[in-house]
Amino acid sequence: MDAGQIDQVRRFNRTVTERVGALHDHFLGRDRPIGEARLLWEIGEAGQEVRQLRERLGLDSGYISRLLRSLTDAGLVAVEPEPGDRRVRTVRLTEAGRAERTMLDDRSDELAGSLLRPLNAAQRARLVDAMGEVDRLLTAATVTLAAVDPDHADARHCLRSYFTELQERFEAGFDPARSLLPDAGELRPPYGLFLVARLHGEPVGCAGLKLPPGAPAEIKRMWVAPDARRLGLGRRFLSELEERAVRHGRDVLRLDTNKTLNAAKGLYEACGFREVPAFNDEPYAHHWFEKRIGRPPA
Amino acid sequence: MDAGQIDQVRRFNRTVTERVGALHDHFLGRDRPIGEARLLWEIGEAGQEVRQLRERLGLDSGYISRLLRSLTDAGLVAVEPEPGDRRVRTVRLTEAGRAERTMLDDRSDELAGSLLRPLNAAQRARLVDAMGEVDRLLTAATVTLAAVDPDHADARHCLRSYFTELQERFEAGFDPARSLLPDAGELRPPYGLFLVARLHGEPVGCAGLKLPPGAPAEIKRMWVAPDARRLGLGRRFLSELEERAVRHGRDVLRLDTNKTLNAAKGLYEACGFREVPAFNDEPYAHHWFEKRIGRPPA
DNA sequence: AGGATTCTCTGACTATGGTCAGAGAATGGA
DNA sequence: TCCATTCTCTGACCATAGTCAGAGAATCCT
Repeated sequence: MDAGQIDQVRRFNRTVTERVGALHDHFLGRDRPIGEARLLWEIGEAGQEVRQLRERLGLDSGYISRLLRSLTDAGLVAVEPEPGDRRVRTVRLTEAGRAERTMLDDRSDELAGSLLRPLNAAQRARLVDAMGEVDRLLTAATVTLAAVDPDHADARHCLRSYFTELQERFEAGFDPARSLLPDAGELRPPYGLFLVARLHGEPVGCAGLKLPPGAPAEIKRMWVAPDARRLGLGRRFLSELEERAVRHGRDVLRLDTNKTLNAAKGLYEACGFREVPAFNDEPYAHHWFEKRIGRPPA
Repeated sequence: MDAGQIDQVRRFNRTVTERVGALHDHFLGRDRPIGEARLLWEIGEAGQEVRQLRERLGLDSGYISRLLRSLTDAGLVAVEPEPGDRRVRTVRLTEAGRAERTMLDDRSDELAGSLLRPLNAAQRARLVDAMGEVDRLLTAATVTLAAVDPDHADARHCLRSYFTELQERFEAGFDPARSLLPDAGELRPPYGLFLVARLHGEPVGCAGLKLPPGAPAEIKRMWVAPDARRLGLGRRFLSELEERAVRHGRDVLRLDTNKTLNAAKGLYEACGFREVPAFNDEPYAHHWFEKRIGRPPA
C-alpha cells in the first residue's frame, strides 16, 4: 500500500476524530450518559428485543440490563416479556422516550449543521460530495460475501426482494413460473453455489452461480438491495463468481439480462463481458453475455 | 441549509464514528489507557511544557498531573522544571517513551491500512481523494480570522515567514528596505488593520489592509502558511478585507503582486479584481489589480 | 418428567476519566 | 519587601462504562 495514501488516511482520521468524534459524544450525551443515549437511539420507534440490542451494541447483558433499568426509572422506555417466549423481553419507547429520541435526532442535525455552517456554498457542496464518497467506500469495505445454502433465511430474503423488484421494473411484470428459474438444487454444491452479501449482519445482496457438469458456468439471480447500491457490490459479485467458476474448472461465464436493467448491462460490459446471441430461451431476457475466464485474453 | 446535505453529513458522521472512531480508540489504547496514550502522543519528539499540554488537550491540571505521574512511573517520560521559570515543568520522552510512541505511530498506520485493504486500487484512490477533500474542508472550517496589532507575536511570526518566502521565490531575492513597505502604523487603526488566521491557536496566515484617508483601500502582505494552503483561506481573507473596507466607506480595493506569485494572480481574478495600470512604483510588483466594492456591479 | 439450555437480572467488583478545593513553590510587580 | 499571581501537585471525591459469577424463570429436547 502506498505510503502517501496511508498518510492521507491518517490525517483524515485525526481531523475527523477531533472534529466529528468529539463533538458527536458531546452533542449526544449532553444531559444523559452516552451509553443511555446510544441505547435509546438504538431502540428505535418500533421497539426491540433486549437480546437484539445486546447483539447490536455488543454490550454485556448485565450492563444492558442496568441501562434499561435506568431508562425505565426515567420513564423513557417500557420493558415487557415477549408474549411468545416469556424469557425474552422487548423494549418500547414511551411517549416521553419518543420525545427524548426526537431531541437526539435534532442534536444530530445540529451537529451536522455546525460542520457546514462556517463554509460558503461552494465549499459546502464539495464537502457533502466528498463525505458521500467516503461514506460509500467505507461502507463498501465492510460488506462481506459468504456462500450460503439457497434455503438459508438471508438467501430467501434476498430472492424475495429480487422477485418483487423484477415484478415492479419489468414492463409486463414478472411471473416466476414462466421464467427459466434454476431450482435451489442447481445453486448448491456440487451443481452451483449461492452468495449472500451482508452489511452489519443484514443481507444486502445475492448472486447465484450454476455449474452444470461439462458446460459453461452461468450467473443467475444477482441482486443488490437499493440501500447498498453504488458500493461496487455488483462488480465484487462478478469477480468473486468468476474466481469461483475458474476454481471449478470452467473457462466461460455466461449470463442473461432484461433490457430494463440497463445499469446492469453497463456493468457487464465494464467487467469484460461481451454480448452474444441468445444461448437459452428465457422469456424475460433481452441480452445475453459471455466472458472467457481463467487466463488472460490472448 | 439544505436538508439533503444535513442528511448526508449525518450518514457520514455515523459511518465514520463507527468505522474510524471506534477502531481508533481500540488501536490506540490496546495496552494503555487511552488518556495516557493520547498524552504520550501529544508530547511529541521535542518535549512540551505541561501547561501547553493542558491547554492543547483541554484537561484538568490535577488530572494531567496524575497521568504524567503514571507515565513517569512507567519510565516513559521525564518531567523537569523549566530552567527559566521553575514553576513551569517540561516533559520529555525517555528512550522507552520514544519507542512506545513509535509503536503508537505504527498502529496508526495499521488502522489506516485496515480501512484501505478491503478495497481495490481504483476504490482506494477514490477514497483517499475524498478523504483529502473532507480533511481540507473540515480544517478550513476551523480556521478563525482575527484583527490584531501588527506587533503582536503571531503577526510578527507571519510577517517573518512572509518575507522569508518572498526572498526564496523572487528571482532576484527580496530586500524589505527596497520595497514600499507600509510601516506598522499604516496597518493599525485608524489607518488600517491587520488580520491573522489561526488554526488550533497557531498563526497560519495574515493580511493587512491600508485605509489611507480619502483614498482607495489597499491590501498588503497577504500570506498563507504552506501547511494551510488549499483551504480557501486566500479567498476568505479577500472577502473579509473587502467587507471591512466597505464598512470604512471605501468603494475601491487595490493590490499589487509579483509575477512569481501566479497562483495569487488567478485568485484575484476569480474574486472579481481586474488588472489595471501601475498605481504605485513598488519595485517588486509586476501586476496591479483593482476592484470596485460596496455595491453590486452596475 | 427432568435435565439442558436460553435469557434476563442482581450483586460485587474494577478501571477510567474527570472534577474540585486547597497547598506549596516560584515568580512578578508595586 | 511583601502581596498577588502563576503553575503544579495532592487528596478526596464522583460518574460512567464495563466485567464476572451466579441465580431464577421460562423453554426446549428427549
